[in-house]
Formats: sequence, structure tokens, C-alpha cells
Amino acid sequence: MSERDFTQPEIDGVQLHAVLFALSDPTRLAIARALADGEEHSAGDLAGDVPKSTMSHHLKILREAGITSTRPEGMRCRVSLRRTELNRRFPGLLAAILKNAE
Amino acid sequence: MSERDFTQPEIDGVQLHAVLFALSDPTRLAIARALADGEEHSAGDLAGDVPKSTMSHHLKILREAGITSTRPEGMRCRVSLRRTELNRRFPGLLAAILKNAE
DNA sequence: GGTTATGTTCTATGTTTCTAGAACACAGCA
DNA sequence: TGCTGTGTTCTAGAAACATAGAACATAACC
Repeated sequence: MSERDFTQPEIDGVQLHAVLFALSDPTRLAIARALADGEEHSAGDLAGDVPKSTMSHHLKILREAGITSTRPEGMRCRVSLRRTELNRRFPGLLAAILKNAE
Repeated sequence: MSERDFTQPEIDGVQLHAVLFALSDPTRLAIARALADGEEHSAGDLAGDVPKSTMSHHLKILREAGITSTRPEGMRCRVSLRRTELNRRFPGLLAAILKNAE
């Protein structure tokens, strides 16, 4: 085996309350804001002074809530917002949250 | 003394993550949806088969998050959405959540 | 192979949250 | 005053969550 497992839910299975819960944590909301530039970021890039195990935990919650997508690239990982998909599933939701998080 | 205390935060002090957290619980999201008709509802009216102590707990969280307003009237209480105020504080947020909760 | 860099998983600790029964408080009414 | 309806507060147990150190896994490079 190989290839790390970054399973993420299909967009149609994403639950509204899970999205709201994931973004109700200040640390995770900050991560989402950082990803709002549309670029891929590495976990270390997003971490700041948060320990990496804690960061990994938060990224997992965001990923499993359907908010982010994580892709392995070499020895780091690339995290991005599932903006288009989320907007199809919950029109206007992510935009409203991110805008009001400024 | 008298008059039950239903203190609610001033709208400018309402925190986004608290709003998201309050609505991340399915029971509370259902309460918010029921209140979305713009009418005042009593706690018992909203309760369904949820025990009243549990209901009181959820209503308190919604109230302290700044989402609802509770007014005592006789021996019952009147709960309503702070829709206009919330929309001023976080434009488009509540509408996006309620619409996607359907 | 050995070393370094980047993250994940494991494990443990403490906090918060959910649920709901029991007791209490208040309002209305006979 | 007593009785009933409505809801809050108290209390406790279970479950979920946040945090973070330690160990492990993977990738790149010497």
C-alpha cells in the first residue's frame, strides 16, 4: 500500500450542520479564510503557531465536513476549499460565512 | 424581584462562531427554521417530543448566541428570531443558512 | 542506508456539550 | 389558598471535542 488516505465525502452527502459545526471553531474558520484566496496551501503554511497534531486534527474535521480537499504532493499536502462544489450543494452559504468572517 | 431573566447580547457583540455553533445542532436548526415564519412561538409550541429541560437548554444557547429573542408573556414565553438585527450584523448569513436548511 | 522535512496516527488529559429527571419559580384561576 | 400549566435551574452521567506530546509513516535528497 501507499498513498496517504485523504478521503472526503461526496458533495451530495455533505450535511449542513456538519459544515456549520466545522466552521464554528475559530481556528478552523481562520483556516477556511486563508483558503479563500482560491490557492492550495500546505498544512504547515496554514499552521501558524498551532502544533501540527492539532492542525492535522482540524484539517481532518474540515475535510470530513466536505469543506476542504486535501491532495498529497511529495512530502507535503495541498489543502484547498471545495468552493464550487459547496456552492452547488448550499448556494450562497460559504460566501456568506466567509464574507462575514472578515 | 420578579420578571424572568432572558438576557440576550447586544447585536454588535454577537460573534460569528457562536452563531454557527448554535445552528450546528440539528435540534436548534429545526427551532430556527420553525421561527423563520416570523411569528412568535412558545417553547412548548416548538418542543415536539423534546423534554422541556432539554428545550430550555437549546433555547438558551440560541438566545445567548444572539439568534433569538425571548419575551415572557403570562405563564409562557414568546420566542422569535432576531432576523433584522442579525441581517444587519451579518448580511445574508441567516438567510443563506435557513434557505439551505430546507 | 542515513538524514531531514512534513504530516498523520496514537494516546492521554481536561473541557465542553447533550440529555433528561427532579426540584423550583411564576402566572392564572377556581 | 390550593391547583394547574409553563418553563427555568439544578444535578449528574455519557458522549463528543480540543489540545498536544510521542511515535510512526512517507518523501526527497545526500
